[in-house]
Amino acid sequence: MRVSTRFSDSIHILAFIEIYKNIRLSSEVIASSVETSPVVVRRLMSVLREHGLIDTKQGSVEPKLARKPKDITLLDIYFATEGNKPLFELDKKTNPECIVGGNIQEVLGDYYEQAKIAAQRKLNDTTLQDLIETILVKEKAKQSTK
Amino acid sequence: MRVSTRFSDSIHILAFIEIYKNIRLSSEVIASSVETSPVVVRRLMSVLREHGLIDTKQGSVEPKLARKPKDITLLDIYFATEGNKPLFELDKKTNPECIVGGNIQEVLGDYYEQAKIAAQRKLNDTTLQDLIETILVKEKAKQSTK
DNA sequence: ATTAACTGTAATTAATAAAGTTACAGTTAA
DNA sequence: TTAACTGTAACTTTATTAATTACAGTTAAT
Repeated sequence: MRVSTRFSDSIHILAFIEIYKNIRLSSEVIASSVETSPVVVRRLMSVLREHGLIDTKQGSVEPKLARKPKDITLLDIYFATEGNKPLFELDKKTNPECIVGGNIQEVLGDYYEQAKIAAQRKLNDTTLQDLIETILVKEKAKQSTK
Repeated sequence: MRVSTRFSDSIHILAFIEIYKNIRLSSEVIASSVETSPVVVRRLMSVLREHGLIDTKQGSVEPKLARKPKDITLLDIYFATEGNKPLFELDKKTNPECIVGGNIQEVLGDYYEQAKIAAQRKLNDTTLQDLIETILVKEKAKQSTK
């Protein structure tokens, strides 16, 4: 399996919709920034819409953020694209008759959950607004060295 | 891709070596607990040995932990099996000519790094000893309800 | 000294979930 | 009316993992 870039691409799409809100934002235009196909963009946008992060209108080019960028955290986006998927994978197939094999999934799962929550708390500290502002700062830095 | 269970299986192997240190610990015996093949166990043990977590001897059944269980954290094991692999995947192929595509990898990468470190700090709080003790408690709880 | 059992590792194959692509229905705008 | 769009399903390709096969080297038992 290829590593999933769904989460990162979804953040990209949301940032793009905000930064470029004054241009015509067809899925094809967005796809060229993400360097993927319009269908993939539409698929991701469908997920983002279902989770209340954007509004779209069928047949018409007018995607909009459904919330202000400062009200969308990276964690919101993560839940939209990854749901409750584990951050660290347990081996679901271990020998239940063995002390280790029979107990490790549950024990390790608890520790993994704690680590996952720690990471999620950090994602919850960062808003799409923070990200956009940093992108714009980096871009300006690039322009000033040219 | 099948999800990787390397990290979890490596923890399993280490716990098994400690809990069952008084039996003959061939890779076949360990493999039956993990429910995988001996070759896979040997491959993981090779990695654990390279990272100073176990000692092994070619041709002879005598794997040993190289450190006390209280001196091995889940983070040590994580570094052995996953190295510096990202916890959240960036899309490495975005349009460099676009403000978003050209800057998002670096900006997002920084935020991802912070979330990863938060998770790693939690892994560093837990030792193999903690895990083993919890496994033994859970096992005892099971026995007492029979 | 021989053989069986083991560790160690490389190469090949199989499995899986992701993205990419094709197809087309439904909607909107020109 | 038609072109361009969104939306979604189905199929194909791809990258990454474990499983399997193969075999070299080492050790222990006979």
